[in-house]
Amino acid sequence: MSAAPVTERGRRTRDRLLEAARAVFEERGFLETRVSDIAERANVAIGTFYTYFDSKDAIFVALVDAFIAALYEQSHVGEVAGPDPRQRIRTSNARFVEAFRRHGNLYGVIVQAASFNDEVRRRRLASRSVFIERATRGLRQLQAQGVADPTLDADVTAALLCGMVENFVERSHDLGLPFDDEAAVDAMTEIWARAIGLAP
Amino acid sequence: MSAAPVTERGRRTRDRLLEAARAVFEERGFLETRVSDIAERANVAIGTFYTYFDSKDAIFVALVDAFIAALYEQSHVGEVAGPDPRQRIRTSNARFVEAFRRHGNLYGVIVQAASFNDEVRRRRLASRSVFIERATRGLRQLQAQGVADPTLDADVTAALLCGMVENFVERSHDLGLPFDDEAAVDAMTEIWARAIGLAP
Amino acid sequence: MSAAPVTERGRRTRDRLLEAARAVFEERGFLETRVSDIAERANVAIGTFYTYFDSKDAIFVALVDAFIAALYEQSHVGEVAGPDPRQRIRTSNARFVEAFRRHGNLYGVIVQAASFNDEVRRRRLASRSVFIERATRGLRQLQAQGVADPTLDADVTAALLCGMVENFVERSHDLGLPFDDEAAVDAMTEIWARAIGLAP
Amino acid sequence: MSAAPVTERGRRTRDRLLEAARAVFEERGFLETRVSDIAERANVAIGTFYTYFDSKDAIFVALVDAFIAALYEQSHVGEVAGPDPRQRIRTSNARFVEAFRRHGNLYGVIVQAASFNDEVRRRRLASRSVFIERATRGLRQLQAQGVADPTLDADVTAALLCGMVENFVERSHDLGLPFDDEAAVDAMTEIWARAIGLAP
DNA sequence: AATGAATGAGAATTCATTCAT
DNA sequence: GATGAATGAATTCTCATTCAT
Repeated sequence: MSAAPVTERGRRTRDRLLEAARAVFEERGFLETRVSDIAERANVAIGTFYTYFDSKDAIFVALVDAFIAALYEQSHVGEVAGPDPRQRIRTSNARFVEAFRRHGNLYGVIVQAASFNDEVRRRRLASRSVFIERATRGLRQLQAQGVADPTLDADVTAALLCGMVENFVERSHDLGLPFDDEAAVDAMTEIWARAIGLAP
Repeated sequence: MSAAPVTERGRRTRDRLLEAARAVFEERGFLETRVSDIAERANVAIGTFYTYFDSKDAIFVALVDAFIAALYEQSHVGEVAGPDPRQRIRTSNARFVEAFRRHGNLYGVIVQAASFNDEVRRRRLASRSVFIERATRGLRQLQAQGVADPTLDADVTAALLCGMVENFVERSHDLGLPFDDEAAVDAMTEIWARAIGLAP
Repeated sequence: MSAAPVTERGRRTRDRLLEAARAVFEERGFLETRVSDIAERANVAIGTFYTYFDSKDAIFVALVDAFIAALYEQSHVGEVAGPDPRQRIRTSNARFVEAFRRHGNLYGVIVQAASFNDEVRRRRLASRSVFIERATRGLRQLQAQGVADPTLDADVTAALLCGMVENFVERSHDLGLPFDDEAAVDAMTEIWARAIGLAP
Repeated sequence: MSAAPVTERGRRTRDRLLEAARAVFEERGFLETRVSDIAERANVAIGTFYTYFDSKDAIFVALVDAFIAALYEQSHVGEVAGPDPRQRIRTSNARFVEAFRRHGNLYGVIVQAASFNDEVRRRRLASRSVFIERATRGLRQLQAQGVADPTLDADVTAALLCGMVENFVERSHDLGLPFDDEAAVDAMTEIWARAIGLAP
């Protein structure tokens, strides 16, 4: 039903809808958001919404995909962090936390939607897997270099440590308190380093 | 409106409703559960539901309170685990994981409901605090005994390690895969022990 | 179904229910009053209510009857007011207004109930007729005595003048303002006297 | 939620709803009227009702406003009635009675609704005030012209006389008997004229 | 007489989606 | 492309009354 816009005007309308949807979802959550709210915020008629998106679920999934892509991008360390393992771990954690601080409101809505929408849940878990796989590869490299304890099960350890970080950003967003991210990143980096047996 | 039952018959009916609610919530989730489903499962008229509970939210909160109390009870280590710190940590983690395996379905519904119901969210976070405080006290003791690294910030460290465990049970429930809990508990205990500087 | 109480204890319970009903109806109006409110106020179980009254409507009608009887009684002039016609008219109006000041809250509820309950409406209108008939008889006497204008249609004139008084008490109760009853009674008595051609 | 219609089609639908609501309210009274009755009578879906009105109360208030405006319009005497005071009073009363004969069914429902809906009650009393003020102004003019008794309190007298008229139309509608409006208007005009001391 | 648990019909309202213009 | 009117299924909650104890 919904179609990719062919005209420039259409593209702009679709973008307005996406931006409006993000704003309204963040403000009201998924359930409380009405399609009419999104249309109103985008200054279009309700019918126009359905010109570009099949449903409320569909526009949300589009937002989720964009969110995940941005998160992955922004938390990549790559060549940036230098060769020091502990420094690389710290940078990775810091970037992840920072990315959540930027997008945390939408993330909360994703958690909500994932609790009753299979498509959203699948994307959420798939995205999580990607992060864990990256961490697992990193850990394996350190083991291969003889820097990390080679007896550890890299899969399980990486999953648990990533979960620790994930849990921190989720709960700190839930609690809404002004967290000291620096100290938290220091602490989780310390735990991470000790856990994989990195020499101090 | 709702009232505590005065007679034995009333108490039984109220208990039937609670049990029916738990079952239906676990099967269908919070949103998909209708009050009429609960009443039907309990073999009472809809009006009878409202004799004992003000709303769907109210009966859910009653279940949450019972759940939290049971979880706290079942995951207490106390004198059971002996004096060895690592063993105590392992037992605590194992009990927590086991308790979730028993009640995981309701826990998933609590996470869902917490995403749009403030009362549930408050309870969820308060319960979490209690666990973290217990872990913090345990860590402080080990530091005082000279067994754990005294330079660690006990609050932050305990929160992060508890978060790791919490995240594991949440996600493993979400993923619905048959996890090897023994291995996972071993791994998280190992991380925990290393993180607080427990001698191997 | 409901029965006249045979025991002393029963009579007391029935009286408590009537008194409680009056209080609750006055506070909340007919529609907002629940039978359970009445029972609670009377300190009896709901079932006990139905021992003495068939329904919510039935207890209300019982109150209406008592109200009408009291109103009629209290606004009777009889021999009290002396022989002067104007003085008799004034006393009658003053008593009627005073009686409403005492029972106005219930009267408002009767107006409400009369708007959807035929039995109440009938009683309300019948009571009104009784007052008008009394006024008509009074007017006819004055005409026979040559004191009032004999060309007037006594029925219509009495009905209109009674309506003036009735309207005053209804609206002044609705408006809830602190009315100057003395001045109002003076004014309506003046109108009444002039209308029937009483010599000044 | 409800919105003013933007298109001609919308305006027509809204008007159909208003007309249907008036008909159903008059037939069944406020309490017995269901929103679905109104929608059905207007040949629209229930949802369409809520496109234009927030609630059953809201559409009723809209009807009340229209009713009051029409009543005021139709009972205005203005230049129509000529300069003779008695004739002007008679025309005014006659128009008022006639207007009620046309709209009496809705008026009865307004009385009912005013007994439990504050917004309706406020409008009813405000409308009444407007009529009384008009009568007060008229009386003051006659006093200034030396035609009416200058010692009368114009406010109180006008209020009482208007109340007499109001009471007549209310009760004659309640009673549902075929009243002789001519005779009644004659009688109330006579009372009115005598009360304010108009020379015969 | 008194109790209070149980009943269930009934009505208002929401909002995602469709479709004629 | 854009508009906004129209749809109607679906669910909550109330409360007068009954009846077994």
